[in-house]
Amino acid sequence: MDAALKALSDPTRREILRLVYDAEKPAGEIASHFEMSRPAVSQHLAVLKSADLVQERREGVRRYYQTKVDGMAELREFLEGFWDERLLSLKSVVEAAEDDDVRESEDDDATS
Amino acid sequence: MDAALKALSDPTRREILRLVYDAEKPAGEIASHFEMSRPAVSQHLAVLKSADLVQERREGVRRYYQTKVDGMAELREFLEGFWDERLLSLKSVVEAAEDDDVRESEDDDATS
DNA sequence: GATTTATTTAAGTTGATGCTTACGTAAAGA
DNA sequence: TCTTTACGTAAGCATCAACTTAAATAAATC
Repeated sequence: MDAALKALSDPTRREILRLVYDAEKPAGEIASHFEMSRPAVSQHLAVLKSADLVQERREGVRRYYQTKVDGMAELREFLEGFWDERLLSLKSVVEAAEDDDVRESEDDDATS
Repeated sequence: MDAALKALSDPTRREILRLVYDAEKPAGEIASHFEMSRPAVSQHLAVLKSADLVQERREGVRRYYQTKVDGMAELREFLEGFWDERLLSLKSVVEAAEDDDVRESEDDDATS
């Protein structure tokens, strides 16, 4: 999860994700969209892959990459949870008790 | 925006954001939640501030920090846009039952 | 004005990132 | 089998990031 967020924080990688969002593309075609060297793009792809944000399919000499829906969804979920955590922390006393990290929240009004 | 995503990609900073989500806290109190040195936390706060994710209020010798709603909203909107940018607007695999509505359009056709 | 308190800034270290060029590998074809 | 094509991996380098300890600042207190 941490890896996914870190992967996403690089503009080149976000651009790659956009490029292969709806259709897989071979590494060469992806690389051709950038100024940087092909190995550089290859390394970005490796980062995205290990963050589970893209999947790779090998066909002959080519490797096709595509944004991985599962990984993206998971990241998205995490963030959705993160935005709402403030509200949740008021609700779930059970989980708060489980957490030894004692945080004091004064009365808050829910600003969305 | 880039700065905000990068700021968010660090777990310590995410924890800080959680800590000051609904109530402002002085730097010292924030720092006391972590094992690392005060200056380290102070530096994290600086990163969050320059990413516009927290705001600082000085009162006497203390500096109170709080999650900045505007900055967070902006980041959130950016990401919401990012998920939907292409046609990938899948909900989650985790909560797949909730949303079954997957739209597919193949206007783009490189390989399928 | 000197001291204490809360906090940042400075300086330095270590490890991670993002690039480059050079080399390695594996499929496909001559 | 030799070469070409598509791509990754290795090595090296410069810069950045996350820490540390020591010094600086600035309000409050004496």
